[in-house]
Amino acid sequence: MATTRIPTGNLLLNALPPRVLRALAPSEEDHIITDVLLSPEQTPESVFFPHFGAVVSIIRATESGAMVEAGVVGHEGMFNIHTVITTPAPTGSEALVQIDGRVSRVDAALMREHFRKDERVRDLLLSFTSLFLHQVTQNLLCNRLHAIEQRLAKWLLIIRDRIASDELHLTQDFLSHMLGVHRPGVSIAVSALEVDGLISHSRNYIRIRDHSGLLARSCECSAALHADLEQFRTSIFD
Amino acid sequence: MATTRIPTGNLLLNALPPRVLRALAPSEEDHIITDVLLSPEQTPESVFFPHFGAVVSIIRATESGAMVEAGVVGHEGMFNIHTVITTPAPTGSEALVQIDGRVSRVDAALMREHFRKDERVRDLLLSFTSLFLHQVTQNLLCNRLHAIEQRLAKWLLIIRDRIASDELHLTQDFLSHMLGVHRPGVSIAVSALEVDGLISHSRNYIRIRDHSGLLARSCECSAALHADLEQFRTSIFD
DNA sequence: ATACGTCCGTATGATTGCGAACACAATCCG
DNA sequence: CGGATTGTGTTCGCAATCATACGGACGTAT
Repeated sequence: MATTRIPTGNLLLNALPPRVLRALAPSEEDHIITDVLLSPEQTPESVFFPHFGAVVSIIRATESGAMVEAGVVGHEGMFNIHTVITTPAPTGSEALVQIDGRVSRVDAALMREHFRKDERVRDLLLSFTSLFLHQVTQNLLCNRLHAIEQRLAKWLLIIRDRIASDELHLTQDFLSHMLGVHRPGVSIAVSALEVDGLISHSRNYIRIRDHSGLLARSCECSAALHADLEQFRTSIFD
Repeated sequence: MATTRIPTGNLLLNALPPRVLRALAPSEEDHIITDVLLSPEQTPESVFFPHFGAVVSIIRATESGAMVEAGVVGHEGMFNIHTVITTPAPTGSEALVQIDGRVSRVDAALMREHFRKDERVRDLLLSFTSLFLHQVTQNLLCNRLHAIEQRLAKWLLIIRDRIASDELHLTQDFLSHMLGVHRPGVSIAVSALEVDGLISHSRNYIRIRDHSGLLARSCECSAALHADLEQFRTSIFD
């Protein structure tokens, strides 16, 4: 495991020039988040940087309320990027839901300012943008072509990559929304993984027992996403 | 129709400062493309700007050869963006396939150079990046939640938006790959749309007969994607 | 302790889409 | 003109998933 890196804070913030970090400080606050951070149709005036252990799901919803997760962001990244890389933001019709714990909030306008002026800041955030876009297209393929069980395994591993823990506290109903499938389908997939000893679970709880077994059981997307993330993590320390 | 805009060339190139356009000229060439432009695993050293009438599909493939379209790019955009917004490009594991006709090729390193130095160039390309990311997440949702028939209708309208023609020359086999479904499914969907007079078709050919009927038959994604595109088109003429 | 809300396992039938196969039609080519 | 190739329509059986529903388990508040 090459992941013995600073296991706290946010990698992007950590990598910012100290000068910039100080300049952002007045608008930066830490929050403990527990639910929705941004609803669609609303122009965000903040950007968020999850800390280690916090994971945020970027989701899209239909008019009828169905939803799917487009990607996840942990301490390697940020969200509301689009309001930083473009003008004040036409609209961010993506909504975000939280999974775990703690984020830094920075004023979007201020962040945008530094993004425009500072090449180092720009390179960092754009590098993440590229990573995220890649992740989303991978998920698009996965959502279309792979089975529930494999996608569940993938999802668990993706989250594990970002929290370094094998314990997850979430409901299967929540999972069904993330995967964009029906709840009973999740129930069946969870049971299938459990009988093979890959995970164990109870109410509001899933525990990964056999990490590499899960990887083998999941689709190729798991390894691809993991590799991309690791490469990004190391590239940040150029 | 507010689409009485310069119906030729590429909108991004057109919007670049003349000075930059001249600087790019030495590396710019026009091509008539007819097939694959970039295979995965390969670091692209060119970026491409489709002209009006040309449409390129950005696709992802699994190890086993199955593929899905992540999004399309017409004369409103470009592809291989990731090699411009980030460093020389780790790898672009996306592959691209062509649908229609004519593109301008520009050296990636040169483009990157101007992207770094010129704020106007940067704003333009980043604006498109944001549009594209939004398109991909919309498609991700659509791929997961909507039926073949609706997605086919959507796809036809998306392409129509970019070529201003109601005639498409393509095989149903190709379509099945884009939609990520099996071919007989396309055959059935095509027939279903035809009996209602929305399209007509023959070998290698589909013709849109009732554009607004198709829109009604398709999922909400059609309208959303169309609106995003129109807004982008107008925003380029700030 | 009881009651209620939430969460989970499971069952059922309906439906959609897959996988494979085949025949026919159109096109190309010698 | 006849054969090969490619694209298309269709079929059949099967697997996965949906839609719905019910009952039980758990946790918490009263």
